[in-house]
Amino acid sequence: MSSHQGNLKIYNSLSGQKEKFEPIQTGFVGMYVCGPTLYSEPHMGNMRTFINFDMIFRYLLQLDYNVKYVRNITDAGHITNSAGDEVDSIGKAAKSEKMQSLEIVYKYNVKFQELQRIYNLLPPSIEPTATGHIQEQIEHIEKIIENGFAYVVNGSVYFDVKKYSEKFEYGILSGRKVDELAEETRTLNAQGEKRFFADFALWKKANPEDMQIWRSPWGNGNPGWHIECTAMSTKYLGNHFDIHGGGMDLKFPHHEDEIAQNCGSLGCTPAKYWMHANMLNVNGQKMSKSLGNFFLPKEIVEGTTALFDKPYSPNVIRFFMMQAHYRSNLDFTQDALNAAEKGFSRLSDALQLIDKLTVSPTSSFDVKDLITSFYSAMDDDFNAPILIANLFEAAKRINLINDGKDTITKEDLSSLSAEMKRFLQDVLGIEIGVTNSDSKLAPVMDLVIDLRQQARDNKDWTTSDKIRDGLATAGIVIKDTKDGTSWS
RNA sequence: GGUCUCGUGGCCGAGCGGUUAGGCACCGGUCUGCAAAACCGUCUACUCCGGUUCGAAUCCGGACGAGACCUCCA
Repeated sequence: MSSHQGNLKIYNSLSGQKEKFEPIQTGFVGMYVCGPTLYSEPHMGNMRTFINFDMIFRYLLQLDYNVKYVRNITDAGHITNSAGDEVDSIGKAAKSEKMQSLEIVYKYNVKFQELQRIYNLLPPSIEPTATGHIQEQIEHIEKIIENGFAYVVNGSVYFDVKKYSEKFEYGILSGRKVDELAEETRTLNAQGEKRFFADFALWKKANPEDMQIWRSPWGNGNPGWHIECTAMSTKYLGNHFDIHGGGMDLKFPHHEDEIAQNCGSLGCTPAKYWMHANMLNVNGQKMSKSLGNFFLPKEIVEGTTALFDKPYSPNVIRFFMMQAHYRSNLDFTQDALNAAEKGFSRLSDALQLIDKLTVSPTSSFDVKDLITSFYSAMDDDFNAPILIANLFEAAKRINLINDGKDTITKEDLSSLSAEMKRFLQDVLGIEIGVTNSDSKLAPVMDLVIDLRQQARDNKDWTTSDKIRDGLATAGIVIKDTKDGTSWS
């Protein structure tokens, strides 16, 4: 379906506008997304970002682009905030769990990979690690120093924001102005070794108690927080690539500093389009441990979080997330989740009905138009909520055809079926499928349903109701339809 | 304090100058031995106050409210 290429519009955080998507190299898309820091198990908010970019990746693939999707893994513990303070989250976790840094990273990486399977994320083309690219990071830092945008102090290297601002514009992504930054900051940052408070660390001299230490031209130390992304994105995608994504909270300072590093080292901004996925709220507030509304992606699937009184399948969670635009906030509440669960089953019921429909010589509605609406929804900055609304429109048509109130031709039916499945499964990443696949239970249920049907034929309502109620107590729901009885 | 988002019907959530978004719930109907389920239909909202316009949820100004970032964060 490469004919659909060329209509895509993407909201570019850099310009604050929707722009026509024109890849740097025709037919090829390079995309870099900031991945997790593996000092703990990724939480639901992390997952939303990754699920959103998975959807974006999937749609680009459906558009027949040759996509190289790079998502890093931050496994170097020693990072610093923009004030230059050390914030060694992996090291901290290692100490508290009495493990080595690499053990911590490995432990949580296994969990992260498992979550990707559970939530049906397509594996990225490459998942590079920060520790695997120390040499590249050092080389970038050397170049930045060479270009005069960084300075060395006592074994540490800092990015010189003031010097940089003379030639480039610091703050183009986040809309911040260098000379205003000082007053903006709530509390005055300690400057320490830095010449200017907005300077940030590219390399930090090691502490003796650090768990991970690397050699560098400036002595033993650790890379700063932002340089890993510059090293890995440019190594695999080139100096200037198509899309750079991440969570909204990374816009400043992380992405801003990445731009500065890229310009400072290579003379150009890293990405043509910057995309930012929005945060996840739980019961109206940002999810956080201190607010008590924190839960893990696995807990909601297993029903082990106290926040919700029942488990939800990963498909329902994905569907729920896809009903909100990736740039909007999304609030997780019990009611909203229940609503999504019902809506999802309505849609998947229709999908399962579609191949059983009878065809007619003519179609009573414009099927092509309906299919086009799927593409135009996604072309408009990946508007999955609109896509889902259009899929529901299609579901209604399927039901009407089933009721004999609408008609469809054989050709129209097969393309509608293929496109609906393409968008729901391949683009949104939601699996529709048989639920009652318990092989041992199935023949027993067939028997029970058969016995009940006999009772019903004999108008023995006492027996048939006893069976129905008994099954309900066991958690099995009987559904009487005109085509017979089913259960789930 | 600074920068920036956002306030949509009972709930979630699109739209962003003129059309019913959609889902869930409610209500009505079809189906059913009765139910449940399923399906169809109905329900027409945009925080407030000004302004621009033939026309505003949609643009501009203000008020109030919520959130994000400025410190680790997806």
